Amino acid sequence: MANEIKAELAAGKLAEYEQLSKIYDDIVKHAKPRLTVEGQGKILLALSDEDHQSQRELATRLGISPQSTSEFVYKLVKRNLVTLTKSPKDKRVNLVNLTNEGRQEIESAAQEVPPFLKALSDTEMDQLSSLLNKITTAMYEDIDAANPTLGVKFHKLFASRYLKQFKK
Amino acid sequence: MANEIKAELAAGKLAEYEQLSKIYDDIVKHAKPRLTVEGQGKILLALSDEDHQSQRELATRLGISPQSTSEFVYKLVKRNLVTLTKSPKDKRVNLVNLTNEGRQEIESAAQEVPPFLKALSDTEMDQLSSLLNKITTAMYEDIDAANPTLGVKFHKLFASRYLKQFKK
DNA sequence: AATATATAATAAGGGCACCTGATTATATTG
DNA sequence: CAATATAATCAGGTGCCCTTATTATATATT
Repeated sequence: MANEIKAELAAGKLAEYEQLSKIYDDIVKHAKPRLTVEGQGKILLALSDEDHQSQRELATRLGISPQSTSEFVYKLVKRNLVTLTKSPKDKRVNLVNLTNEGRQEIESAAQEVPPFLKALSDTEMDQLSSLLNKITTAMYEDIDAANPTLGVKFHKLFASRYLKQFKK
Repeated sequence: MANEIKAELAAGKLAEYEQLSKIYDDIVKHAKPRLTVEGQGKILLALSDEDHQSQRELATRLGISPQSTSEFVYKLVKRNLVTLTKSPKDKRVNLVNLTNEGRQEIESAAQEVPPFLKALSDTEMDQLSSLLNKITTAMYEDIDAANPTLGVKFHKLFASRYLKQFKK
């Protein structure tokens, strides 16, 4: 079937892109490294969307265990990017707050346009956005079906990032 | 500038896709997990392209340290996916060889079309392949400029994967 | 109020992908 | 043959994650 081959080709290209992008940042140095959407970076991202969340909230929202969340928060505290304050309402909970440095960190690492995207024309840029949008929408649906508490949160988290760019 | 905004949007969507795909496999279970293109998976992939390479060759080709290579190979040996044989020409070198299980592992984990791609029509599939092709080509150029010994090898490595699919 | 149970966070320990700095064989070369 | 280069390994470390206790603090039940 011709369409099966098309799909396999697209899947292969997508896999290739993913793999390449893993090594791209290592090898092709940027002035400012991209904000990593893992671990500590995830926490920062979530806080930039909504500050003063409890670790429990962060964990649930980001789909990582509370233990890992605690670890990342601890590391961020050491880097002076967040502070912890005990909630007065519930002495069990630690609220995680962005410091000015933390906010700056997010700002300075704001999504830059990677150099390799310059290879596309305006029209192609539009096409790519639209295709990726269909793909991510489908992914959110699958993720949501598998774990209803997660998908929407992520969407919101990412959406807030583009919005910030448009405001400027 | 309008085109700058288009580029930022595309960059954001790409980042979103990357992040989502990281958690997709965890949450949306597949019968067969995708062959991971990291660590042990990288080694297998390189061997499927060309068997009986020395660890040194693998390390250079994959852009990872010889020490890490040794570690991954060791783990693959424990999983019976590769064997080590001393080169008769140079007793220092260990040749890494795929076992039948190893070959099967690669085969069975061959790139399946992820469910979320089904959201695209044939035409869109073509568009996506073509766009990604432009992007990866640009990435290879950047990578090659930064580290001339690496890019082409990677390209060959990935290219061999699609080709296999077309043969069927 | 007193006990039982639920919940937030931490501690402890483990796995995987990498890395750097020795160290040990084995080659090659002057 | 001594000096140097090279393949691989050992030891130890970082970052991202996880699971299984354990410790406080809350809330519910009797």
